[in-house]
Amino acid sequence: MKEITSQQQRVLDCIQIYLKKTGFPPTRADICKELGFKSPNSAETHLRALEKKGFISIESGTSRGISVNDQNNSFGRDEYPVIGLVAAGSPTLAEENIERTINCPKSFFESGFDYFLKVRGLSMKDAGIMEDDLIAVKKTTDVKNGDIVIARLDDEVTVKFFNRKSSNIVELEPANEDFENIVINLESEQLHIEGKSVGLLRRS
Amino acid sequence: MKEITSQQQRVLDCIQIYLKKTGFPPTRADICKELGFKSPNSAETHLRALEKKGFISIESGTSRGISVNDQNNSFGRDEYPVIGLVAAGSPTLAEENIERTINCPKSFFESGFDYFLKVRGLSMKDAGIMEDDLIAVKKTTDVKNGDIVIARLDDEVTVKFFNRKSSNIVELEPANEDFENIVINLESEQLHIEGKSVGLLRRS
DNA sequence: TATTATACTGTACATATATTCAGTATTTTT
DNA sequence: AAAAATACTGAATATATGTACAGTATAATA
Repeated sequence: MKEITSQQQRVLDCIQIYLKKTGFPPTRADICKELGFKSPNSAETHLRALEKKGFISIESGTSRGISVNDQNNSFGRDEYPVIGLVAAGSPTLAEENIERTINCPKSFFESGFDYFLKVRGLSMKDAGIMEDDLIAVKKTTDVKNGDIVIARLDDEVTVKFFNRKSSNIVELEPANEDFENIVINLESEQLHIEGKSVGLLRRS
Repeated sequence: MKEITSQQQRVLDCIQIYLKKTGFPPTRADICKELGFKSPNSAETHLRALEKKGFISIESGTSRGISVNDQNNSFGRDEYPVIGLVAAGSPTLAEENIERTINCPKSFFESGFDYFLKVRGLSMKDAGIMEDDLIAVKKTTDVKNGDIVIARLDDEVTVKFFNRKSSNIVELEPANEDFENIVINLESEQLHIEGKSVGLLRRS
């Protein structure tokens, strides 16, 4: 994705605002009116540039045939990615890790959230977290004792209760007596907090 | 809001599917093509009827100037009531039982659903259902063995696994070894199935 | 230095599109 | 029984709209 210019950004914003307000995309003339251009060709060339850079798609010969490409749509942005909890590697938002997306109101989970994490295994079953449940994850390192965190040790990612024992000792506690606590000495081991759980979604 | 006819529903569906697919509303001709009409006026009259009944808005003189009114947008959201699971009494949708409402996409839980039931107690904890969880309930009496059902015996409402042992015997099974199965002989006792669980929502 | 991209104005035109009018027929409401 | 709503076909048309062409000018890139 190439870089967008400030004028092209204005046009992209204009399209999204128009869409939100009316429910359908603007014409070239509409864009001119909104942004003060005096020729429809001004809008046209910006649209072609935005299309070339991948921000929008244009259906040729079609009135109002503009659609904003999802990954650049900051307004109707309530598609949240579902990321599989893989044994190894950080749960990144890279496209290859996204199983699918879920349309969900932004304010659905109290503190806001960034993605859904699909749970593997039963290490948190006594906390009511079952296999294939979707945990709403907020990306943050600001966690308190008792929070359910998404933690990474080297390349292994797990979901556990967070418990800081002292300034250097952190325990990651499962909610299943078949599993054991993970004790981490921060002086000798690296612990990455990817985020914390702010909710859960199960669809049966 | 007046009642919608089946043909008008088809047109409304067509608009929403077209919108989802392309990002912009269809023309009269597009609707004709999709639904097999041979005159653009067929689409026009349906659109006018849908507008008159409040399902859509039409911007006059504007190409593709159709917008689906939010409250009728099945791809949009709706307010769903949250009902407290009280020990006694049927979980009715009467106003006094509604704790609050949650704004949630209609299609959020696969089979569709009618309300959220707030869970009391831990009788289903091994099924990952904890106190204060919200179960998405679909009102139906069509339940299968293994379904999590909202059942009523006299005035007592519980959430349990459904298990029909024979034509007259139904067992309601908790998911917690501290609780015992409830065996019901349909000849001597009345069992009301209020609905079944189609999902779960937890907000922490 | 030549080329390409950006950023416009202004005119023109083919066609995409909404919309009206004229019919026909069935069903529902008053 | 009359009126209104539903559910279409088919043709006609004014206009809304995309898009090409002719310019001008500046900044970025090769």
